[in-house]
Amino acid sequence: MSIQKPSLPKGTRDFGPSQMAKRNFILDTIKDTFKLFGFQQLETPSMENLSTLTGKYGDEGDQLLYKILNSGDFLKNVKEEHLQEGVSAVLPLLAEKGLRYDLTVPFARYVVMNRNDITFPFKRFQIQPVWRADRPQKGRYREFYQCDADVVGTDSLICELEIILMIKRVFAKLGLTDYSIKLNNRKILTGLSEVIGESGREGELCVAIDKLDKIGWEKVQEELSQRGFSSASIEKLSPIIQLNQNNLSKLEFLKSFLASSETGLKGIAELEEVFGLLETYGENQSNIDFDVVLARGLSYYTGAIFEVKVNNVSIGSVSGGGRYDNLTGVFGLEGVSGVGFSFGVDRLYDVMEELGLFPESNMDRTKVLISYFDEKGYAYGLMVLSKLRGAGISSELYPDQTKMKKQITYADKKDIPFVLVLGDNEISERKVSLKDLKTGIQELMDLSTAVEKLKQSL
RNA sequence: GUGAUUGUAGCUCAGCUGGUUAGAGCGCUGGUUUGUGGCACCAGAGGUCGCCGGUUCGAACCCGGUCUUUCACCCCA
Repeated sequence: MSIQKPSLPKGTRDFGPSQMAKRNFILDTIKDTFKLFGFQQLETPSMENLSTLTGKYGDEGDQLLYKILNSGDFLKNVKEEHLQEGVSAVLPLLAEKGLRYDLTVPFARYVVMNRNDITFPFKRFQIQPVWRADRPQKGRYREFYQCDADVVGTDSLICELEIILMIKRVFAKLGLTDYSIKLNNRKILTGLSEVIGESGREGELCVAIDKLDKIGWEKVQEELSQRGFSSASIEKLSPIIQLNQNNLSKLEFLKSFLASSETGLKGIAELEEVFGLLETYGENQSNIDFDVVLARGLSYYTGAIFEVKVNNVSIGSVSGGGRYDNLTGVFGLEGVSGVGFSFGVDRLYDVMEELGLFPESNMDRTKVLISYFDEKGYAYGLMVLSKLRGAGISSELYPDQTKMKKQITYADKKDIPFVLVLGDNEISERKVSLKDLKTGIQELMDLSTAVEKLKQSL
């Protein structure tokens, strides 16, 4: 076999020790927060039956699904006539499994399969990778982690409140301050399409209007008229586009704008209630931005819609979610309403890296390295090692008998702040020499004293 | 899926209109220092120039394909 340069599949990454330390910092923060709010963890398999996945994400989504080739003779069911019918006829014969595309659909599947054992309302969180076969670019990977928290089986707007609170907590813990939680309600968008005389077309309206930030009002108008919206309808939208006030005045304005739409008013009422709950809870409206033109594409949202953007960075949204009335309907369980959202860890990582928010020193490093010169030191060192670990101090013994220089260099490279030197003097006096690599100071002391010093120094 | 873009040492990058043996800095290994890292000095290792093919007397350089990187569109975390 010839030697080959190893490489990674497009859009995937390794995470080395220093990256993992940072990722865990984010992951742990999110996990703690979910738990604090009473969510319980769920994990589902990386692969699902393809039939579970297909048809849930639209035509484009289906194309982005990774399909898993059947084991064994995967061609055995394929006949000539299938080949002539094209890919869509052949695919189900070749692959019956696929990699999960998000965490929401597997969750819905789980809820349906376990409906008799689940106590509703069910609050679950799930932190696992998902896979999408699209072209990688900035902040977009083919394998990435999602951190979902969903509540199913209740219409209560407390859930919306809790989502906002969790986002605020996570961001505060991560040290992110300049961000906005964009908030809207699908019912408001429905109302909007009714009021401008294009009722039932809020889907298309959303797709176009969602780009306002990116391409501007002019271009959005163009797109709308290309999609067949009348110029009169488009004209009616313009006061909405120019809305630029605080959340409450925006709500007031829309109350009159949407006066003729029952659905629209319902959306407003829901949002008002969420703001009310926020105040009752004792939290302010900082970082929360009612954004009338926020329109996340996913077709299943029916109520609140969220999206979180960090300002002044080149990464897109780092979190998003919303309420869906009938998540489990496609799997035969009707009437289960839910609301959920997701953090994109990989994007949060990129954002924090761009803003330089990670602490400088390695976050989970060994505290002390034990170095020695000979067999005697090796044995003495093992005893010391056991004492250190017993005291909860993260420590290691240099595995090979080698020069002091090499051992200390190792500690230095690994960012280990302390070295215990064990030579003949130390052994005969039953003591240790503790060297602080930062200051270079080395002192002879009892092991118990060293343990205390190491415990104190964070 | 569409349109661009990138690829030379472990890393960041030089490399002239195509011309002998492809360079630098950092890093790495060893030494100056057989009980001590960072600093300094000395020495050394390390490259199928992404891959395949073509043009040419001759290709890192030109052409085609392919993979990869990055970016935009679509869509999305």
